[in-house]
This record gives sequence, C-alpha cells and structure tokens, in this order.
Amino acid sequence: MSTAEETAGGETSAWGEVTPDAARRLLIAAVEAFAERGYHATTTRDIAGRAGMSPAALYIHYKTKEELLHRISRIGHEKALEILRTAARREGSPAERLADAVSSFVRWHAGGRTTARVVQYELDSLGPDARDEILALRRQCDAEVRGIIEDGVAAGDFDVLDVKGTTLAVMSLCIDVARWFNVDGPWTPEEVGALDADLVLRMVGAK
Amino acid sequence: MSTAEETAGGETSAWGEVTPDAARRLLIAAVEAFAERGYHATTTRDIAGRAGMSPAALYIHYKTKEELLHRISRIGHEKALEILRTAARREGSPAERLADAVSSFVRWHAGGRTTARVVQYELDSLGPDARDEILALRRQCDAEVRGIIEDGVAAGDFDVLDVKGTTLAVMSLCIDVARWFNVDGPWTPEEVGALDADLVLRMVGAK
DNA sequence: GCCCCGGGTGAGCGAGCGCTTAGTACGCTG
DNA sequence: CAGCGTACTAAGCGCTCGCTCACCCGGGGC
Repeated sequence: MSTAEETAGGETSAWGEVTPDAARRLLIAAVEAFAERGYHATTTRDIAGRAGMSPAALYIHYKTKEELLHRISRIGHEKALEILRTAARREGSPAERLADAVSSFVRWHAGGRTTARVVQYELDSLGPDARDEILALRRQCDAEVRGIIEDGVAAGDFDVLDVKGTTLAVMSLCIDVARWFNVDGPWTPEEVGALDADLVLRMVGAK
Repeated sequence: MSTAEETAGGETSAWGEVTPDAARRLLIAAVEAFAERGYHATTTRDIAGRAGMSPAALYIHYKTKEELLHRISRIGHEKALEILRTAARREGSPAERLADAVSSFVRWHAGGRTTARVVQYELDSLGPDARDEILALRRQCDAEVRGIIEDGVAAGDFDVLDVKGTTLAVMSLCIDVARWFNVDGPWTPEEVGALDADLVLRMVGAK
C-alpha cells in the first residue's frame, strides 16, 4: 500500500480525465507496476490485484495489456509536451523561458518519477504503430526546447556551438532524472529542478 | 545477422576475457538480445538461437538466465570504471581530465550502445545481492568523476555550486546517450563525445 | 415484478516460459 | 582401440503467462 499512498498525493490527480472509475484505478495500478518492475515483468494479475479487482476485470476496460501501456504513454507524453509548451510560450527572455522549461520538466520527472519512468523507458515495449505515434509527440517536445534555444541564439543571449546537439543534451539532463531520482534521497524535486536549470543556462552560455 | 556483424567490430573484442568460446558466444548473444528487447522480454531460447546452439546448451555454461545478466553487468561496469579511472588519473589540468573522462565515457556509451544499454538500464532485473554488488561499482564511477570536479574546485579552475549534484548531472549527460544514440543518426560517437565534453566544461564553469 | 444490460467474478484454456534430464558425439589418455 | 569425461542435443516437465468464457449481481424502464 505504501506505493499507492506515495503516488496518490501528487500523481493520481493527473489521471482525472480517465473514466470510468474502475478504468482509472486499473491505469494507476499499471503505472505503479510498470514503474517498479518494468512492462514485461508485470503480470495482468498483478495490475488487477493492485486495483482490487479480478484478473478478468482488466479486459472489460482494455483490450490488451499493451493498450494500457499505450494509454499511459500517450497521456504522459501529452502532459510532458504541455509542460514544455507552457514554458516555451510564456513571457520573458529566452534564458527565463529555458530555465522555466528545464526546472518544471525536471520537477515532473522527479516528483512523478513513477509515471516518468514508464513514459521514458518503456517505449520499446510498444508495437510499431503505437511507438510511431509516441515518437511524434517526443519530437514535438524536442522542438519546443530547441525553439527556446534558437530564440536565445537569435537574440544574441546564448552562445551555442551545436543547437541540435545541445537540445539533446538538455533533454538528457531532464529525462535521466527519472532514472536516478529517489524520493528518500537528499534532494527535493524543486532543488533538482533549480540545480539543473542553472546547469543548462551555463551549457547555453546565457549572458 | 546484421546485429551480430554490427557489434562484432567494436564490441565483441571487449569480451575476450570470457572463455571458453561457447560461453563467450552465448554472452554476446545475450547482450544483443537484452539490448534489443530487454531482459524480461528475452527468452533463453532466443539467446541460445543467436549463438547457434540449443536451448539446453546455455545451462552448461551458466546456472540461470540471471547469471548471464549479472556477468554482463559486472564486466560492463568494470570497463566503465576503468575508462573513468584512466581519465581521472592521467596527467593534466582538471579541465583536461574532465573533458577526457566525459568524451571517452560518452564514446563508450555511443559506440557500444548495445552493451551500455544493458549495463545502464537492466540493473533492476538483477536480484538484491547482485544489484548491491553492481551499485558499489556504480558509486565508484561517480566518485571518480566527483574527484576530478573537486580537484578543479580546489585548484580554483572550476566554479561549481553543488559538487554532488553537478557530478550527477555530468553522469546523466553521459549515460543518457545510451538511450537516444542511433548508429544511423547524424553523429559519430566521437562527435557526441566532443560536444558533451564541451558542454560539461561549461557546466563546471571551467576557466 | 420482471427483464435486461453493463460491470464484475471464478475457473481455466492454449501457449510459451525457465530449466532439467537422458542420451549422444567426440577427442584425449593408456 | 577400449574407457572416459566434456560439450552438446532432443524431448519434455511443471509452471505461469495473457487472455476468454460461462455465469452472476444490482439498478432502471415498463
């Protein structure tokens, strides 16, 4: 139950759009199980059990186990894109917008590590069609960040050698947080967000 | 066969210490399979098939499928540690040593992406004892990088707010290469290594 | 009051899993 | 060339997987 309670605070609210209630409970159970053990090591019995239902109940709301992963992945990527888009399109200098994008994106990866892990690392478990759909969302995420960096370069605020490569490095810094961040560790999501935002501003040579 | 040939050039040579020949072939087959599909999605039949042997042959050389992952993970981490240690202990300024560490570590993740993926992302598939052993090696890797950064700070060459956090960010940049690097993509391992080394020097505020 | 229908269950199917066992081919020793 | 150990295979065991099916239960319309 500790995991359910742990995620119940900050993460569960993100799945409010999923209805009916039983389908949402199954989805949340799947996120937790996939994050803990990985997609292939998770059984449908485990997911149903965490949701307090029989194994067969899963198939009333989802056609296959993969559909669960697909739904989670799409909703998660849409949320990630929304975070980056909001930061990219706000008022402010390129440096402010980049720092905002990085710190909020990192906070999402650290605070919602359960979801972020599934979203970032279980892509290869999807079939080709679903993967292609998710990859398109991922490219849009990259494009938002690249856009900010290009703005900074155009304005003369940033000093960047390789915009595309630097964009990828910025994304690496944010995404890899989901791999190492530990809720019981020495940092809060806010602290890591602030630290990484500072490091990214250094990377782009912000004036 | 294309995968076998692809890795045969740069990666297979790293497994020279594994004997006898059949055990090495099985290990290389396992690395490829684990990297492509993940540990849990890989079957022992698949590993044996790639090595041109029957399923039962695997159990002459390895007690379990997990032992294969354990062996791969240990050898890989030892190689990673050796790379970082060599860079950390060479002659030169902290900036030169840090750039060397990052570029060679990144080259290893990009060029040997097959191996690096297994080493960096399949840790949780190991049992508790094996995982603890590997985590100790991982902490040693972090310590080597942190040592260089501390040297730079002590010498007044670097300007760093949070040494521990910056170390983690540097590791993130390197490790995440294994997630996104594509052999058919626009960059060579050397180019990514040089780019990331430059970005890391900016992160630590190298003079 | 009865029917119906959507959400749920218990039991279990076929398939594929990790791993074992009985038997075989082969090279080395005397 | 007999004897033996090592490396390997064909067959298959017991189990668990994703998923299905026959049945059940409770609330709304007539």
